[in-house]
Amino acid sequence: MGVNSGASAINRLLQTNNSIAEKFIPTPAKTTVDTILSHLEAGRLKKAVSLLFAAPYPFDLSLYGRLFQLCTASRAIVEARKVESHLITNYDPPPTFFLNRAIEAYGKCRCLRDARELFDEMPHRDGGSWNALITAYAKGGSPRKTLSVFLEMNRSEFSPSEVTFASVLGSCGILLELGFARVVHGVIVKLGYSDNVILASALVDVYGKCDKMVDARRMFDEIHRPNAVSWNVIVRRYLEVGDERESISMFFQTIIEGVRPLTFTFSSALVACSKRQAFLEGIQIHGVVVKFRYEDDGKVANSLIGMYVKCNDVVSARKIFDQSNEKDLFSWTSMVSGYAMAGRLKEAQELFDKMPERSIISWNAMLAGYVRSGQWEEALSFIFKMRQKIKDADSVTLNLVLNVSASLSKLEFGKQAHAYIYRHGFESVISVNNAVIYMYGKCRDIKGAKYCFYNMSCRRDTISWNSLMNSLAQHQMSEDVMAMFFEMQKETTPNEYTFSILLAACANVFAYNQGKEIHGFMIRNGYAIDVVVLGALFEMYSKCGHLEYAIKIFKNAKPGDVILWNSMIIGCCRVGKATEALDLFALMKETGVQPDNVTFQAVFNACISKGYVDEGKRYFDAMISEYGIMARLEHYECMIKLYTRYGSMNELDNLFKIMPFEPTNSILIRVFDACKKYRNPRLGEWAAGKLNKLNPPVRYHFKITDKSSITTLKLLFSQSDKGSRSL
DNA sequence: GTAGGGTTAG
Repeated sequence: MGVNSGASAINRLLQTNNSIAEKFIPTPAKTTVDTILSHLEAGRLKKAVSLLFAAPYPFDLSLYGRLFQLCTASRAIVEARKVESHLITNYDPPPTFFLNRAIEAYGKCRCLRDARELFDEMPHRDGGSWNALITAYAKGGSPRKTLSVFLEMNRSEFSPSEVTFASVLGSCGILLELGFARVVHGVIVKLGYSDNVILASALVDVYGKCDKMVDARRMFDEIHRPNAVSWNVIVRRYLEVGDERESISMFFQTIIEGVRPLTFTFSSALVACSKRQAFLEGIQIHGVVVKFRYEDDGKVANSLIGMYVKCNDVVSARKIFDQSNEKDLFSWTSMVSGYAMAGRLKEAQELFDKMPERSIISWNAMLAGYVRSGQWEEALSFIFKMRQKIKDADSVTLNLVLNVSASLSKLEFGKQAHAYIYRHGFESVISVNNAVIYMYGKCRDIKGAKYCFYNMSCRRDTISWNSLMNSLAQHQMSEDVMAMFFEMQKETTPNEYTFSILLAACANVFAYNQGKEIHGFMIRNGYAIDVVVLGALFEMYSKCGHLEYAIKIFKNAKPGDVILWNSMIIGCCRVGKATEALDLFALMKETGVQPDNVTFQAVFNACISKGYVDEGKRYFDAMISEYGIMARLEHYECMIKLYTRYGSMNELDNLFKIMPFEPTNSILIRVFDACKKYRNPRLGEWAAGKLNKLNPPVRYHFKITDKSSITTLKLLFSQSDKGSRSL
């Protein structure tokens, strides 16, 4: 709009000059042409056409061309018809080339009947007329018709040209007509059009859309000098088939080849980075954005925000968000989602409240944040607020709502959601149905879960089976789970999660043989023993009393997941296998998995149960200096437990010198106790003093007696303020 | 002279 008003100002200026010049040579026809032209330049199509329509004489043909062009661009059907009618009444025979432009304009206006009618009534047709009709169908949203007219053309006296093939390939892409495209490809090669970059790019596009990336790439590699559109196509197609790596790589190749990428290409490449969480590549693309001065493009900025958000760099995302002059619903929603997914719910909610407008996606993003962080009560009240403000929910909302109902075990609320789903036809969405099954299962309504499972109006998938089996497993119905597993295989393929459910069911009823069978089944059928499965296998073997075997499997797998290592080490400690726990810790180090604070807590506990005081101290020192993990209060508690239990009073004393926390009640009691047992009056008195400060009415009195080997607390109550006295 | 690709959010 701004550009137009600028242009019209210039036009007004030009017009004034013209009228001065025309004062001397007044020719009415020329004045009309100029007025029409000035209207055209100012984008006033209607005025231009009505002037034309009022004049009962022919104009220069180029004027009709320009008029049709503008009709096409602004999809003005009424004007297009008027221009056509003026053309045919004032030219006999009307020139074919300009009638072809009329056909094109009708196509762009999606008035395909006008296009076809004109085509049929034309006194003379040329190849361009066929092309115009084919283009009209392609642009007018009738790809099927495009192909049939193409076949019709092949039967006529005219041969298809490069222009024809371009539209035809576009329609093949929409219809995913791979066979048709291959035939067209053959004809293109035969006619010697292979070097045409537009046709080659269109072929890359069709093959890509038909999921034939090998063909697409081969086609692309044959292009001598791919242009920005060619690169855009290949980057986009790799992204859409899920090969984000190649998509990103081709983006960088574009730069290397010295081609300036389109804004679209930046967006595609950045989405590819988001999907793979390719942070470093994302930053580099950001650099390219700056280099090519695309920073101010709103869409590119939004893609950058999305990339940073998905790569967990909310700060960088926020910087771009704040700098953007074209903030829209997308920018706001991405940013809210970024905070929400990072668990920064306060900031998310603050931004959400400030949003100038919100879509269902914005609401879902906020709700998803509460769900992801497990803030169920907050999620529930957000849902109530949401219900007041907006009427509609979509499948994502319903999934989240069901998730909240399940986690809070709110069966009635879940049932309301189910009723909504039923009334609004969401039963045809598999993921929603699966969430309903999950909800009933979690709310301990097995009947409801089963009812939904067996009544699924859409096809059941693996997740549907898993949902029901999981709820059965959680209710100790292990036999039913097993039975379902056999049923399931007739209908769909189990996945890794299925097996973890089965293994949990086996663990519950100590079904060792069945568990072993499942393990074997997975190995024979090439299933990945992922983190979840490994955890389930370990649980099953250890619960069934075969910890050695569980450890063996774990040692072979050597997963890269610290949480799983932790649960293994903790598991060993729990059943008294402290040596194995420390053994696993060594292996973990060897495998290159970084231990975390939980790992060390488990390690210290192993040392406590074995009485490894020196090792414990070494681990503690290593944790701080070698692994750079800050010692938490929990770690100090472990060490204090270790030193007090085994009487390392000097070490205990040293530990208190470096401990940055105030000792807690339980720590002090433990110390107090140990000092009695190991006869350390200085530390004992210190502990007693601290305890007395912490517990005003209670009095601890440190006194070593002969019976001090019996570790009992001497609790001394003071009746008054006179001081403590021994009971 | 007519033709190809097509952005971003849960």
